[in-house]
Amino acid sequence: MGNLSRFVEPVLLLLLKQKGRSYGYDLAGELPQHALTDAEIERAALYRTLRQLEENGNVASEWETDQGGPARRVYRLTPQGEAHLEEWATVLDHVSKSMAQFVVKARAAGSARSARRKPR
Amino acid sequence: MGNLSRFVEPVLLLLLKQKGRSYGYDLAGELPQHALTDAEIERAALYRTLRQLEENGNVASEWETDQGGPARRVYRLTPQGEAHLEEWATVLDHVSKSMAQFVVKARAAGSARSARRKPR
DNA sequence: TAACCTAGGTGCGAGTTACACCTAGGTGGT
DNA sequence: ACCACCTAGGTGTAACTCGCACCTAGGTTA
Repeated sequence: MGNLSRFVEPVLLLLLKQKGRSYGYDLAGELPQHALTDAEIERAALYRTLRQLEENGNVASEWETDQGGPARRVYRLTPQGEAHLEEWATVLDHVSKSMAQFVVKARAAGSARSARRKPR
Repeated sequence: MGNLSRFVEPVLLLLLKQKGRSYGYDLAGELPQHALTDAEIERAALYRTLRQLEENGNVASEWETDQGGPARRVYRLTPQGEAHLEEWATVLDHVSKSMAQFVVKARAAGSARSARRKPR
């Protein structure tokens, strides 16, 4: 099937909303549970998406060094980010319904060529 | 929001199933009614996707020159193409449900910050 | 000391997309 | 005759994105 969009951005926004604050490596572990498709999300894509979200003002970050181990860049949603998540929800609600409709149509009876055989 | 996948391929497969046979320019006119997102689908993407579907054996084409005007490359679904559409339906059914769940979660009450504080 | 886990990245070739542009048959207006 | 416009099917290419490989660095366990 190939190129299904992974919707990394909205999933990250949602995770940050739910968790309040988190960092890349931690988010990577929780992505599979919340992903919209079962395609794996690359760590590279994850980190770059977080960066881009910060550039656009949807999240803010700070370094956390007092938990031991390598430093963590801890992110949180900004108010703008919450609004952006809400926009995503609107869009995905619409797409979700379109897809459900698509599935119904795709499974509807016969093609135009072999129009309604197969009663019962 | 930017890069929402357009799902050109499954929509073309569905249109061809419904119409029996059709050609690029005609399909282009009907895409907006069946598209999964409201993002416009490029003509270039349309023609290239049809080509790729043919390369993979999901559609077959022949030239039609007896209708006046420029020649049309008329496509129809192959049996393999119908199976492929069914695969898409399965995948999109799943994605649709995941998205609906996402929307519910995204709109659920408050963020973790304002609800209860996390320990650790 | 080595192996392994956590943590956050970068480099880059391959693949994809968006926009502009091209060819060509046919019709209607002046 | 000439032009504008519609139908029809493309191609060229610069910019962008993605996937894979790879790198740095702190800390723990055997």
